[in-house]
Amino acid sequence: MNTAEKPAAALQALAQDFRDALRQSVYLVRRLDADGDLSAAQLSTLKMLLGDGVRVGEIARNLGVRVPSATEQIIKLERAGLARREPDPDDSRAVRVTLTDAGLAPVASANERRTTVMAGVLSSLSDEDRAALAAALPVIGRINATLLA
Amino acid sequence: MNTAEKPAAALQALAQDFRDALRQSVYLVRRLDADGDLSAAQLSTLKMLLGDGVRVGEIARNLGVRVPSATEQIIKLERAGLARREPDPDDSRAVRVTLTDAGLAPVASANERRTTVMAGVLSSLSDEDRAALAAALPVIGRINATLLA
DNA sequence: CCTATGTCAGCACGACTGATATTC
DNA sequence: CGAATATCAGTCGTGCTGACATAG
Repeated sequence: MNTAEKPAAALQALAQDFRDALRQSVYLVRRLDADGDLSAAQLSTLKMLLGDGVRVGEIARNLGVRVPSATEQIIKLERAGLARREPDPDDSRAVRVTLTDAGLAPVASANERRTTVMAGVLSSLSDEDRAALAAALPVIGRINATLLA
Repeated sequence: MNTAEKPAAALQALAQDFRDALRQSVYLVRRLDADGDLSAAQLSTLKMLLGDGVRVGEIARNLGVRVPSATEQIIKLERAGLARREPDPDDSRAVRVTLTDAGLAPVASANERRTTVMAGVLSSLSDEDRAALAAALPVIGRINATLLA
């Protein structure tokens, strides 16, 4: 039962199960994001701006989308008054995107509300289940990082 | 550190982390599904038809979407010759959707190819990581079931 | 001159709501 | 007649590619 002996079968089975779980989770995430005033893509983008200012290309990379898609979201956020675009002082080709004061509260409340809903779901699990989930999250994070490289 | 003492804080933290992992995974799934000839929604639908015949409403429920959205996918699959719609003999309001012979091979190959890609990603993990992931998948399945109820 | 960064234009996909048969 | 099932029509959100302007 060491690594070299069962590459194909067990690995494929795990991959299949993981794919299935993720597929279902996509719809779960959709539900979770459906009720808010901020869309999933917008909230993700805004959360990225909490620091000092982020370039469009970096936003795109972090979101896993192309630059034009990021630009589109940013423009929407700007029109909504939640984000601001400024020229980068060091590189005039670049644009630095920052969160406006008006954007702070919405991002916090939208984030909190969704997390609370999710916490409600998790509260119905057993301690064991929650422990298993917590143990797997870093692994999933590593998988995601691999694919985004 | 027992359950009763830390309902809010730890639970919210776990929920937040889980949300983040899922958000990233959405983009991961997008990449995984981007290269194939069958879209993610279409493959999911087709895999559901492997049995005897499924009603449109049931497909919609399993996919976590509304009935019109399911109808749309089914019509596309029908036009592609991969699925077939027949009246339900027991209930003339209903439509039973089945996989055609021509649909068998594409669904198998598309599924296999994506699973193989995922297996490739998982192969770079440690045995421990894979074990943690495997242990969490049933939990995630339970969470998904909860939300779809 | 070539590359990097960002935006614009046009397109595709997939979900949704609301309205409409048809059948139970 | 009211409820259930499915479809149709129209809209919206979000991603993509290709073309472009501007700066390094």
